[in-house]
Amino acid sequence: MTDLGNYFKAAFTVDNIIFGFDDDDLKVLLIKRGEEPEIGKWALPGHFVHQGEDLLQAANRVLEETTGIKNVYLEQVKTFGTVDRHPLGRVITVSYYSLIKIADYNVNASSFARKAKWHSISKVKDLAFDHEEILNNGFQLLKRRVRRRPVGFELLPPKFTLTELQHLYEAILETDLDKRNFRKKILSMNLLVDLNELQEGVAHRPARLYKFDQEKYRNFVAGGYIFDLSESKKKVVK
Amino acid sequence: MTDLGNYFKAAFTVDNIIFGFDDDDLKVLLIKRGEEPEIGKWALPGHFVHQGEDLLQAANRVLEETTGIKNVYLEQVKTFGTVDRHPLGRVITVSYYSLIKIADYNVNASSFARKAKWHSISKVKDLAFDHEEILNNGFQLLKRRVRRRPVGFELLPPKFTLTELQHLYEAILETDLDKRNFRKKILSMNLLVDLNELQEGVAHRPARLYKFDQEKYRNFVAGGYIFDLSESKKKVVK
DNA sequence: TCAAAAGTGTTCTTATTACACCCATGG
DNA sequence: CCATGGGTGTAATAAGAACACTTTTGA
Repeated sequence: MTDLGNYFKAAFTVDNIIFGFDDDDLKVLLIKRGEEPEIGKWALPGHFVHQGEDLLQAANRVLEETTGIKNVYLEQVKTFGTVDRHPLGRVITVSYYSLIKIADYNVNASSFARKAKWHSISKVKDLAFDHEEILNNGFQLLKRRVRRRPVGFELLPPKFTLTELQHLYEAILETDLDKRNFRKKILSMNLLVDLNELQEGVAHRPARLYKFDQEKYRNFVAGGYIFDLSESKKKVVK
Repeated sequence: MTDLGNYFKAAFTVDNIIFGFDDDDLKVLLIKRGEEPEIGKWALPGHFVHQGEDLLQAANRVLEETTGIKNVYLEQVKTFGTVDRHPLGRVITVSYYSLIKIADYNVNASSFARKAKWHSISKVKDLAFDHEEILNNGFQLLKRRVRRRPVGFELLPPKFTLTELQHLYEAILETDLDKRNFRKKILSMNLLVDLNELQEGVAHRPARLYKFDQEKYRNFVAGGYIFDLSESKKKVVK
């Protein structure tokens, strides 16, 4: 610890995995790189962390620069620091994932944002650096979180139908769910409020609209309950 | 991204949360700091990451220097990078937790190791820097992991009794478990092998010894099963 | 009147909980 | 012969899985 100067030579970045949900499809926001290295490839939005800036602050800054959005769900995923992961030197990156409502996304937030595009999670390939590994880690964490914490609602508009919610879960968990069982389970937790409003302008019977109630969730947790939308322990292989 | 020199000024450390289990008690290995800053305080064993060294390599190195042990369970927890967390400059630390068998621990592994001591997790307080927060994060992760992955066995000797295993779970989850239900559940997964050996030298009926079978676990996972020793979703408040 | 998605209950199976007594050993 | 922890089963309850038809709307 005596020769500290030797150690203060690494750079660190944050990379954001920004998830959105649209058209029954889980999406991730990627930026087309406009400069070397890896020019032309799609990459996670990220940036170096400034000297007087906390990691979470940096992640929020990158999020806002890319989407125009602040104050949304943002959680650290994992740190990647393989010696040769970046061609310009020792760069360690801390990854975060965030959940946004695609409708809130502002494509004109910055010149950075204008190079951004939503990609279906299932079709992403050939990202810059080790971003594919970083994305996979974030996606796996999202899968775990969505089962045990009510974070899925962050991806939906404030008013949503139960079918939209189910499709969100199906997209994230990459599985099919039974409509009646799903509704029974989510409604039995008593965290949704029936708004007594109906969808409009759909060419079929309109669905009821619900919202998630944060206050109810706080009481739910305080009462010792645990949010759970897990599948069974034995996944039947078909 | 043009003036990279500005960014290559931070230092990286790893800090290890080394868990052990003894006397029905979950322990963590701490080092008494022999130099400023925070001299005399207990801290997690950690060190700067060397230039050509991966993060996981660094964590393994610290583990070996502290305990004399290599090739054990080691997993990244979280990265802490608040601007003022270290008095000597911008130091970002990546925390890892490892699970070791206390019997394998070699107090004479290094001069570093000789300053180390096992502390009961419930009695730890007043650690150096932000190490208390780091420890808490690691402990929470261990609680989650131990329910869903068969990692608890890393803390027990190769041959153990079911009561030892139960006490391990009780120490980590900080709860009491029902003996019959615990046995039924763990044995029903068919991951333990009854060694047909008995404890010796105990002043009561000797218990049967079991070992965990990695090969069985691989088949279990391949068959689509999920390890689970969760509690119920409603924790009864007494 | 058709197409599309909304909405709704019951039965069966499986998992979880609660609970108490006899057994084997060493001192 | 006593103290200590080892070992065992059952019944009641709760949770999960499978499954099909009627309703409402717009085109």
